[in-house]
Amino acid sequence: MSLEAVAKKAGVSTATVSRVLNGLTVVKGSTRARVMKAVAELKYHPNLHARSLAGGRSRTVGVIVSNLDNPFFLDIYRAVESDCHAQGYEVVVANTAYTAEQLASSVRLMLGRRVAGLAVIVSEVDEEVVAELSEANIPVVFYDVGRAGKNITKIRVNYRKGVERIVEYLTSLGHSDFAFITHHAALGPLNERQNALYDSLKIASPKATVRVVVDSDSLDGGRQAARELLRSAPVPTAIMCVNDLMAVGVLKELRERRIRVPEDVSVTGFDNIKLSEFCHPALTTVHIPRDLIGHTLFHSLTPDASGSAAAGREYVIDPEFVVRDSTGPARSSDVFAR
Amino acid sequence: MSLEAVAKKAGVSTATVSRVLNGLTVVKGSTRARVMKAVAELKYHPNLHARSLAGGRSRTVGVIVSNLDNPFFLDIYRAVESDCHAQGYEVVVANTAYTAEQLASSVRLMLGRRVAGLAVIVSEVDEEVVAELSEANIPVVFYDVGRAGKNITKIRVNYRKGVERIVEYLTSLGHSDFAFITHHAALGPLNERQNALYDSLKIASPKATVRVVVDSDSLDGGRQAARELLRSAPVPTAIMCVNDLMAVGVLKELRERRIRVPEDVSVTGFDNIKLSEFCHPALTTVHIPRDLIGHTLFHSLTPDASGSAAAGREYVIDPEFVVRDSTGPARSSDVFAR
DNA sequence: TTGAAAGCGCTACCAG
DNA sequence: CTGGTAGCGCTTTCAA
Repeated sequence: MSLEAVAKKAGVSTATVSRVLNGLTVVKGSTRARVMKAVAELKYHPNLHARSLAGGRSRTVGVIVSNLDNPFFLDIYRAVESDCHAQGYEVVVANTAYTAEQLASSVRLMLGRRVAGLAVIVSEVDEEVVAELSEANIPVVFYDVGRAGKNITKIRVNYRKGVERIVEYLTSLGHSDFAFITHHAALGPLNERQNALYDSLKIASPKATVRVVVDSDSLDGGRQAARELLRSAPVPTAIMCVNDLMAVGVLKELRERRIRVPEDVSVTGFDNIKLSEFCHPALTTVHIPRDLIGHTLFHSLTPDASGSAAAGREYVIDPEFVVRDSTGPARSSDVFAR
Repeated sequence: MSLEAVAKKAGVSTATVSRVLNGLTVVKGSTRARVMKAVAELKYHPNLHARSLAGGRSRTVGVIVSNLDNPFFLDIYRAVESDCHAQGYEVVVANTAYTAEQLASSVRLMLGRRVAGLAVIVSEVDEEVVAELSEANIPVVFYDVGRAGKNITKIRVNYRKGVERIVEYLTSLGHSDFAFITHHAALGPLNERQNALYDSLKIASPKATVRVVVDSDSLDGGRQAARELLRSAPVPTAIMCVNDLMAVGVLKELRERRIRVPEDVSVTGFDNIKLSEFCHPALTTVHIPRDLIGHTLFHSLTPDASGSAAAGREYVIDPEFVVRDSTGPARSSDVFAR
């Protein structure tokens, strides 16, 4: 099961087997055939570790995300994967569950694997990690955190714009009593949405109120948050969620309580994951183009035709407002008053 | 960035650095400290490839699944991952998208990575792959396919039992006009559920009819299948879906057509993914314990305390029927007759 | 077109 | 407790 075994069986040197395996065209046809035959008969699988050790490179791209359970991250991963496979790269993912410790250990693992490039799609980045990665000798791309640098590309979404659109829409429908359901409020990128909410509200509807509830990034988390929110009056007329996943959880709780959406309360999500179309009512949300993000990641991480990875840039991606069935005019009299 | 650099900086040999890095307790405290310091200052990351090459092993477990988009697979992956991390193993996943080619190439990749063990959770296994893996020198576990062998563990779910419970329940509610919505009908494991359906129906309600519709394993697929089903009369009184994901898609299409569930038609899923509780109406389904499966996978793949991997067994896992809100008595008169 | 041989960075064994 | 060193399996010059 080693190169040498194949070489012996084919009656050639290991160098030649290596050439055949790597598609170097210099090998004579007949030799190549003999080698291939030996490889097949031995069911030989090159040891990838030896390969990347000897070669010094790795055709593997690393992707670190905060929460694979959230389809948002999974979609990005899949987009990257699809590009990678098309170009003969492998992908390896790691999940941080929003913890800085896991992030640190994942980064070390990826660096240890000598990945060709590393995408960091998390909300919990701290300065140390950023610094460490800046000195790493590979292209790195941060999503939503860190800053562009020599080997660092930064991709960010203009959340502010998305939030503004939601706020405009909701206030135009007469809403002024809001709730914001989120997770990990302390983390920077998430905080940005919340601040954007305050800011746009200040302009669109200065006297509006907003209660914030925090829970985990999951269906259950959304539901729990809604439960918490509903524990005390007054029930807001609009519930904005930091993402679709939590919004679907919110929808569930409201339905159980026979609170109608959007008649009694409007609900919005963020991301536009597939599920947002399939839940009931379909979610008004903001589309974040995961495909585009994935492709951009891939291009920033791998050398293009001209031979150089296009790292060091900053990309800003504009989200798109999507109106569906979970939003409507604010209820006029407070039927939930106690 | 190599062991040697650290050794030099710390004024010791590479062997000692290696010892420190691997936690061998034989190293003197002061020496250890010096080494650690050098490691930190150099921001040294051991090259994992060199490590597994030299060590001959890899503390990495491979997991191959058919469709990560289906939370069912993701749940299993997460269970394995959690066990692995707890025991200091890494996990690397691969997705086959239900294609035999991708499966073959994923298997090769995993073998090339010299994984310590390989879990194959797919529906599209063919004999070649099974044979190849039987000769591999690592513990392998198949879910739902293949058969137990010297290094092969097999885990299967007693689908038949699950299907029987659904059929019993539905026929007891007066249903006799069924539809079965599935994906990849040609693949063995999926076929098993379908056959189980026919068999149990033959006993429970011999004159029952069942129309089969096939589409992709996704929310969209479920919806398309429902659309196809509804294209021609009569509308069945019960729609059984091969899994929850497709069932949620079906629910969406029915709702759009104002067909009430369960008043007009009953719908069942399979798997009991989280989403089945959060959709509306909550799905009657069959619980498949992904956690248990994940743990079993892990134990079959890794040497236990006694030092040997418990491969070669066959585990049969019993599913559990879960009644929720998507099923009810068959409608008496056919309100959908045309 | 092919072979020989020098590493890639690390582990593990044998001395000391 | 520590150092020296022989590989692990492969890629990649350099010669032939």
